[in-house]
Amino acid sequence: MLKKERQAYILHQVNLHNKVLSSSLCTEIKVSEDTIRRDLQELAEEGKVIKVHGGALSHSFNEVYYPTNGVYSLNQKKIIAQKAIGLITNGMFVLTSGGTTILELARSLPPQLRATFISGSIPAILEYMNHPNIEVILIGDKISKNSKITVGSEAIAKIQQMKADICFLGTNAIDAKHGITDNDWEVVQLKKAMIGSSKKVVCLAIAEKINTVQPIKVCGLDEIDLLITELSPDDSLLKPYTDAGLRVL
Amino acid sequence: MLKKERQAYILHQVNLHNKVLSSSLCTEIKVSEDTIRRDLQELAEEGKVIKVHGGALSHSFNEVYYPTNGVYSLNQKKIIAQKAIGLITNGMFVLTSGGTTILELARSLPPQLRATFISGSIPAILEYMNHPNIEVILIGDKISKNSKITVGSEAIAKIQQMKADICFLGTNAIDAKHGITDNDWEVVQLKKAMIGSSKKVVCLAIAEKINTVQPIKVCGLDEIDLLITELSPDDSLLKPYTDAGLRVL
DNA sequence: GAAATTCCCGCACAAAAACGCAGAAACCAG
DNA sequence: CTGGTTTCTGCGTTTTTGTGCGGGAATTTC
Repeated sequence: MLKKERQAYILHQVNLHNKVLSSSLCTEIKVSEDTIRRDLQELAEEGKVIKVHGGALSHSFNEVYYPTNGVYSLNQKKIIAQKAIGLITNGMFVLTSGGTTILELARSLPPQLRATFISGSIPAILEYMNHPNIEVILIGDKISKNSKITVGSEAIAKIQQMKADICFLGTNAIDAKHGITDNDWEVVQLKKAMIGSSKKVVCLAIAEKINTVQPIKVCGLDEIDLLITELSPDDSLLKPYTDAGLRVL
Repeated sequence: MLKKERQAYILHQVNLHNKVLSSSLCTEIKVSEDTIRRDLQELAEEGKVIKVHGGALSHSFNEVYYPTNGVYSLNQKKIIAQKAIGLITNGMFVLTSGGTTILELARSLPPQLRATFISGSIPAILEYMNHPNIEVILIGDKISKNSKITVGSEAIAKIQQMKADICFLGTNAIDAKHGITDNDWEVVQLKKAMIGSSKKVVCLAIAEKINTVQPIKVCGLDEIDLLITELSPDDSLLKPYTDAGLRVL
């Protein structure tokens, strides 16, 4: 096998699988590992692959995992925030959980909106406070330093006393079979209370969290009214959810 | 699995769920915990994640800040804060109001102090949250945007349920004849409740505020146990207050 | 405070890479 | 065809890198 031919084959494999191992290549092509290594080195110098210890990776690999903008998935979250804002009208009582998607929602609220926002999330509250026209109700209790949100029975009791028009939940994992799941027990308790105290429950989830599962269950899909992602509502990824009777934006 | 590949996976998980546990990662990827820890360390050095005990956090969520600039009379307040800290011992329940002097107190708390701090002031809460060993209880209710503190009957009721060991009040105006006075009706209600719920009441006031009066009365000097200023306790300015039976630090 | 985790450090070992070298093949004039 | 040159490949040795393990320190948690 010619050198050029071999390199073309390697490149093909890299582009196909996003990664190659020098060890497996040398058995496939039946050449020594040194040769493979030299080939990979040349391809790396030409910028066609990324050489790493043990093999090589394709460039698309990096693009998938390392987004170009600094904050991960920010654009997706902005899209979600805009869709969510469309659901809020003047005079509403809005209950929100914590999380970065909610934070993005808080930052994107139009200045002329007049509504009352209720939350126990400190970062979210800070954003709401900067808004000129919204009333902010803070849910008090012990603060979980980890999630920067108030947790505990007092907070839950307080939420249960309320009846909000709409509730926005930042979602860590959603799955057609297991519903909404999360990984922090206290936060889950809080989210459950929020669901129970709202006329309408809206889940905000970026596409990557769809069809993922976490250890603790928050609720089934039947308790949710609306799912918002950055995808188009007729995206095939969302089909299981529309089939389950969920409205999707 | 290649090292780069593994790190990309970890990064993906961090950005997806805002946090990862090294313990769960090492079972997922089936490598030793040391390897995970080394990966997290590298990613942390590159600024891609924030390494914490037990795992790592996403960078996007940790950007809660409060500007340190523009705080009035900072040095005096540092002196006051140091004096006040001398009154706090391990295990105490401490009730605090808002204001920049309280904020300085919050920032100056020694790291090994273990106590429970209760407040409705958002800036103060943010500082308490950064402290490693203190429990933070947040008083919830409607937020007053200009004083950045929760106000209202719920907050007052919650304070009245408590019995704190000590209460620190940021003081806007103190006068031998009129006692403590302030200019925000709702904040005054809150301070009154705090005074009623504490075994010991401490006023923190910079010298400029001594012998000044504001429209609304909080309490008389007889309800206060201690006055802390940046001045020496035997300063002539403070004589009227020692004469009135107040301990001065 | 005590028990349980987690972290940190050094070490050992294996896998992979780098390096130098030599033989084989290809290429190229004369 | 032939001797010289270049290119390519494989082999052994030395370095480097990556990983796991053990023990003691540090941190968390109850």
